[in-house]
Amino acid sequence: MGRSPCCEKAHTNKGAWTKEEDQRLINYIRAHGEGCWRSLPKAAGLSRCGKSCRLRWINYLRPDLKRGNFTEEEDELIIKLHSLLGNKWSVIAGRLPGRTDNEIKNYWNTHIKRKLISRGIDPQTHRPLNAIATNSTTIITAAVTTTTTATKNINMDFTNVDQKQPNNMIATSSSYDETKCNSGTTEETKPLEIVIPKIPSQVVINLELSIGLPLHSDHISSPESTASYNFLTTVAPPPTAAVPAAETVAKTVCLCWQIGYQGGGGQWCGKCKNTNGFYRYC
DNA sequence: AAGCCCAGCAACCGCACACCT
DNA sequence: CAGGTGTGCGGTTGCTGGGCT
Repeated sequence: MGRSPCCEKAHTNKGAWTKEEDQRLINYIRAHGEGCWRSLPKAAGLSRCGKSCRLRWINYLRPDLKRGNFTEEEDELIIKLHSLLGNKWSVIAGRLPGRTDNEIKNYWNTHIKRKLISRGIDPQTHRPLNAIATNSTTIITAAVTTTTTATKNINMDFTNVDQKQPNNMIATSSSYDETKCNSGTTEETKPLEIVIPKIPSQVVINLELSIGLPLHSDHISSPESTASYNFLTTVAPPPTAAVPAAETVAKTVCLCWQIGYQGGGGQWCGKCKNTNGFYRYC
């Protein structure tokens, strides 16, 4: 609504980047760092939109990017995260060091979708394509319901999960820097080490993952809290009549911790605690 | 060899949110 | 508090290269 365009479209290049443009961008960011994308093109002598520069840097030129094929572990992690988070590519990318949201999104659309379909799983809902097909193949279901409190509960049911599939993953790379929660520099890229604890096949893990508006308006009242992801994962048993819902919600655990990529034996990562003392997903 | 088709991926676009004044 | 601006995100587009006819 009357908002000025992000750049002078008439004077900006479009399409594929040339080597020279790449080099200019790299040189500029090396010298001045990231930020102020709007003014960057002019300062760097590029006839590009600031957004275009940012995208080029983030998705292609960043030195900490891990190029190359996705590993099987990454595949499974993406599938698991997608079942939890949906198309939150940036959040998923934050769990995969060296990978970008764009890369993961493309990879999902081109490879994983097909892979899941071949397994008989709907890539969007993570439910079996054929409801009857409850055979030994991997089945990851995520039922998303919206409650009257505008809180989305994602009920993960890993019934019949293949033995090879991680029901719970614990990163054993204890030296993983928590401050690099989201796409930090990974000059020493450590391969993700995932330990899959043995869980008896008959055990059904039913994780209730709540996403959405907080129940305690006095605890979380900022617009930020409501807009961002409040992954309040209840670890308590299903609430009974004697247990107030709020109390259950208070027993929350950071998704980083749950997924196990922050290491440190179930600690909260540095970014998970916000200013009002409430834990939120970082 | 040429043309066509299609998968993969880089890049664009528009919207939403956060921050600042 | 409202409006403007910068940035980030997700969906989509379109180019490119490889395979097939």
